[in-house]
Amino acid sequence: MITDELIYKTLKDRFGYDTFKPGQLAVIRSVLAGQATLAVLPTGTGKSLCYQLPVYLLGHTTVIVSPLIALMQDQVAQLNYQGEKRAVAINSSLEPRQKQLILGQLSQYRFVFMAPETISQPTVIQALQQCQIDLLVIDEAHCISQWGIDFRPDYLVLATIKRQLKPRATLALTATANAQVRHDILTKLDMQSANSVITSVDRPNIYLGVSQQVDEASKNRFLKQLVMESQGPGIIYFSSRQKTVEIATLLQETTTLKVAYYHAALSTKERFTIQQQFMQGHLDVICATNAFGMGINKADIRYVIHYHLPQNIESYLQEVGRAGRDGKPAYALLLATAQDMYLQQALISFGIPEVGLIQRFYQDPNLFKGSQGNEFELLRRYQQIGMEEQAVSELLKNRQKEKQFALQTMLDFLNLHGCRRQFIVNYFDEDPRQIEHDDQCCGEPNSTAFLEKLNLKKITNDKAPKTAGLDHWNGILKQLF
DNA sequence: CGCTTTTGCCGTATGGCAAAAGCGGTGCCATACT
Repeated sequence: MITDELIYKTLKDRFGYDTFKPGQLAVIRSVLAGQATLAVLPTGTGKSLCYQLPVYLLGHTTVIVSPLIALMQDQVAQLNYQGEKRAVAINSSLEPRQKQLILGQLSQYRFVFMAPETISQPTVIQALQQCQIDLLVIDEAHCISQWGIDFRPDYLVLATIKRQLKPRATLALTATANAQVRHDILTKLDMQSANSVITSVDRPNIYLGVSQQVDEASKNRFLKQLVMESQGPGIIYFSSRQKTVEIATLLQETTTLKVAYYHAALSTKERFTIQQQFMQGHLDVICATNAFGMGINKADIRYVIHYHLPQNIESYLQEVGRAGRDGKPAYALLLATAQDMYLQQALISFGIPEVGLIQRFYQDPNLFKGSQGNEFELLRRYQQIGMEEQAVSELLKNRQKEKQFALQTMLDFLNLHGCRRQFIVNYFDEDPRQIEHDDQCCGEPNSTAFLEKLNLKKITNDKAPKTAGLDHWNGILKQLF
């Protein structure tokens, strides 16, 4: 029996803290009791502690399923920094021989990180079956719902893998999941009887703004004015790679700000460099697609601007939630024109195979052997995991309907008359009456005046600092003499 | 899905018009080739 006393002692000894953040203790108790657990905790509140601490009280191997190689490597580096050497990430950056070696002595590790595509490999499962698995963690579990069907189908076989590994407990972790997504996660992981620990998604220090613009030219003008007058750093999100380049170039050429762009077509090296520069404070603005963000734990991001409509409320909140992690004021602004919905509309079916293609593929997969693109990779993988044509068609058809519905909800948010914060908490099944609406919480700004109200206006060089500095020195001189 | 850009046609000077093509996001893995 593990007592709370022992839990707190471990917290102090291993992590140096005296108290838990909201939700953490409940999750840890549940996991230690061997319960399947779903934890929805806001970003930046120490989700990783929820599995790291139990590992030290359980003593065998914990497997963490993570969506990105960069995330795994961050976590391993963080554990190493904490003095934990028994942590390893298994992914394609390893030499085949190294991988074999690690798999052969897997039980020596306490933390094993890998992507769903890795954990579903037969050799990996065999190696894991030789270990006692205390805990199976699904990090960023909303990926099951967001990516599982039309992007990374290996997220759908995690339930099967869980059955093969027989972990003492399973823990699904995410920052944003409404009732439907939570249901989806629990069903697809076959853990319907799980304990759910859910904290509020509300982030009171982030102003939520929507600004309607007549066309792209006026959007660009307002955007430029915003980034010039705002305290930074900030992120601008786009739904097009080309636009990230275009606007980053515009800002580089017409302002003195340090600007970079980021999207999935850049090389791993370029992506790494830009991310590092941003994290270390060498950039004012980053123009990015949704490729940028997961694992970005930068506390002082002052704004997140959406140049295009996000694909759904979850993505919007995930992206917005990267601002103001330090608890200081920050703002989110969605710039919108009437045409923006067509881009999202198009993306709903982009890269998803049509019924005709699914049919032809299942009749003779060899016809598409060299074909590249998400459609084909998706179909090949579905066939490998033994899904029938009919089931795949159904799944993809329903997925597109869901996406369509989610876009409609995003449009409802865009055209809302009323408190945007109340809309958001209501969407996540919380009581909207907990929000007291005022002009600091949300609005429809069409000038940069709101920045002053929020205390987010940039302090310009020719004003405050120098005078303030002199006054400061004069004060010290007076005290001295 | 709908807006923007390119192509094709006419037929031989300099565009004009309609049809067609292009755009438009997210990442693991493995294996075969250079």
